[in-house]
Amino acid sequence: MPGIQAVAELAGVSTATVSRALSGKPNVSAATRDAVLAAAAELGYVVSSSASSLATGRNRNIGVVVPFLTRWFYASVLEGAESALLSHGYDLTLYNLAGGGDERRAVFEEFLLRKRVDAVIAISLELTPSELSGLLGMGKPIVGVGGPLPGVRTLSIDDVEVAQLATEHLLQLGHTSIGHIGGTRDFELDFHLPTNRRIGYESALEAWGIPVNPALFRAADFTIEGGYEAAKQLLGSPRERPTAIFAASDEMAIGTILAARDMGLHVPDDVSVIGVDDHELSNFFGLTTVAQFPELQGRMAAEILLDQLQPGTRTLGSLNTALPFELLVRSSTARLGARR
Amino acid sequence: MPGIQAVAELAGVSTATVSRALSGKPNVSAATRDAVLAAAAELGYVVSSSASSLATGRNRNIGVVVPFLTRWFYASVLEGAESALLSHGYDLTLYNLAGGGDERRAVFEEFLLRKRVDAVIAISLELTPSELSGLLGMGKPIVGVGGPLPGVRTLSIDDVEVAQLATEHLLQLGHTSIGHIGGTRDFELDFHLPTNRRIGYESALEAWGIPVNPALFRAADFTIEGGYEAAKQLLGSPRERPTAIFAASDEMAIGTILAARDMGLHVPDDVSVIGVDDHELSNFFGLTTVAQFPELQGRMAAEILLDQLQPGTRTLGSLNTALPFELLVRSSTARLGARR
DNA sequence: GTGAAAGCGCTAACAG
DNA sequence: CTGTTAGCGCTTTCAC
Repeated sequence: MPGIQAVAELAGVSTATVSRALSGKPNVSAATRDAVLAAAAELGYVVSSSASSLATGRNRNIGVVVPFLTRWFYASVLEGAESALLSHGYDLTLYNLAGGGDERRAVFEEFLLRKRVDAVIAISLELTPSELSGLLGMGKPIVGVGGPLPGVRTLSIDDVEVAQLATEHLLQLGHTSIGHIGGTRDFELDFHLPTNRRIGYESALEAWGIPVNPALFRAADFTIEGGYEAAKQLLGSPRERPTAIFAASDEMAIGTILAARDMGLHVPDDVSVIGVDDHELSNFFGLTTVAQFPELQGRMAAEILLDQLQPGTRTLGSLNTALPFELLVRSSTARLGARR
Repeated sequence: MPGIQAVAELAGVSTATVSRALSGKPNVSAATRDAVLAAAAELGYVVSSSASSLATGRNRNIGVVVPFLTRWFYASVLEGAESALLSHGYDLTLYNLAGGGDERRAVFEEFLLRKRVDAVIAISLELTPSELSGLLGMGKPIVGVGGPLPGVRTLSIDDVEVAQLATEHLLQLGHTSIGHIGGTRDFELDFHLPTNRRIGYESALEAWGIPVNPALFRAADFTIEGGYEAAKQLLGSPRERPTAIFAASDEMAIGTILAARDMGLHVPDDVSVIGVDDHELSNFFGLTTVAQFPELQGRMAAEILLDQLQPGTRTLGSLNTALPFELLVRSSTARLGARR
């Protein structure tokens, strides 16, 4: 474990020069720089990040807080953030809240405050006022992905718009009896996402002059299984079976497709299905969806933070950045009544 | 951002005493300890991890390297590790190798050597000799999950045994024409896992006096989609359609179930299917499987490391620890020819 | 049981 | 362009 001193001696310069050469500072002659680089390589020298952090006050490390790890969406955002950070020489320390209340408290009251991270990315988190003020109190940059955190820079898609788009796709195909599978009111991990998607769905219907029928809504938990159960209820109704279903997530939409099949219904001939996300399985199931790009979202969050950590930059931009989304038509939706 | 000094002044003691009191050292009187704790709480004091690391040489931070994030198995191991580390006051810094060669090199040649982590957990990684020697050269504890890293403490299930168990379950049900969907030879992320499972499958057949038929094997990539494609080939064969299929992962097994359905075959009446993992979707699909417990595996890896970081402990134990697994019979397997 | 003081390994003025 | 010199904030002997 050679230190900066060893490198300095080998290269025949002072430690200050080594430090400058290694961190790419401008005022070092090419010759000395090469000598230092060579010496460092020869000794296999690597800076001690704690010493460096202590001296500079910067950690080159960003904390990322996620509500789940085993859900495709969060894993993807994380993946995007990790790779962006890595390529800028930053580490990512991970905090997962899936464990429940106790872990959550620990993360917010101890871990994040330890001065180990330079900034934090909060993915799809609804924070309590005290959690939020704790974070803000650190005076460190924060960005949220997936929903407006009061007073925090956030990246999110316009859920109302997304839902409108999905619903309009169905309307345009001639459907008028459109079911919706959304989140439960208390599924609060993701902000008002469920509510917003429901609002979008309803407003699209209304815009087309179609009354909203509460019997056509079912709540589920955003999983395949949950979607399956909800879809069975919707599709099993003897009176008001919808000819199309808009599920608030692809996983629920896939559950819907599976439910339809199990009931002997053909997708899309008997029922059209559309989701949101573009989950990794969606292509396989031929699911029409409104794609969002979680990996990109993670990457963007990281880059915004990195930018904000550059001394010069103070351009906060708008507090809320809209994320891209896109209708992806596959084979789970079709014109009403069009038998193949 | 109060420092230890501020706390010391408020409590009317020296910084040394504050340090002792806060880190639970024995030689502090109850009275002073309380005073210090109160002062720290009042100021909202939190240690600077970099200063603390620099002084002690310990980081309370463990690096975890994974090949993927978006696969249920890896995410689950990670989740287990994270929660175990968190509960011991450790941070986890995440390195994902999904990005490809360049990221990989960076992780092994720069990031992990930065003296930022006290130990590393390598999940299902096949390391090159130079990567391995780099890691070992740090002199830090390492544990691998999922396959024997030469010279490294490893946790893994006995893949041969697992495959034998699965195959025997099918044999016992009267099947003699048993297909196998395994990994490709060059799918080397997971060691010899595919090979070992194939060996177990073949040896079980042989033990029952059934010749191994190479036409009954198909390679796939461990995804639902890959399993689907492979299963279609197997089940579409006009001459040798197997009556049962053992897939080397649950995701491939689920693909198999879906393929069977699409071909109008009933599971398990027409074909029995068994997988390995107990994936989160397996219960939903009624998949019989040999369960392994990734979360537990992550937790165990973390605890072994934590243990090894305790000054006293030098009990390395055996180099390779066997992980538990368990046959979980659901509704995708049935006696041959037993129509319901 | 508690304090004084010497670093941990690096970086950032400040001189030169 | 390069060296000298203070610290960064904490932990840990070593005295008392």
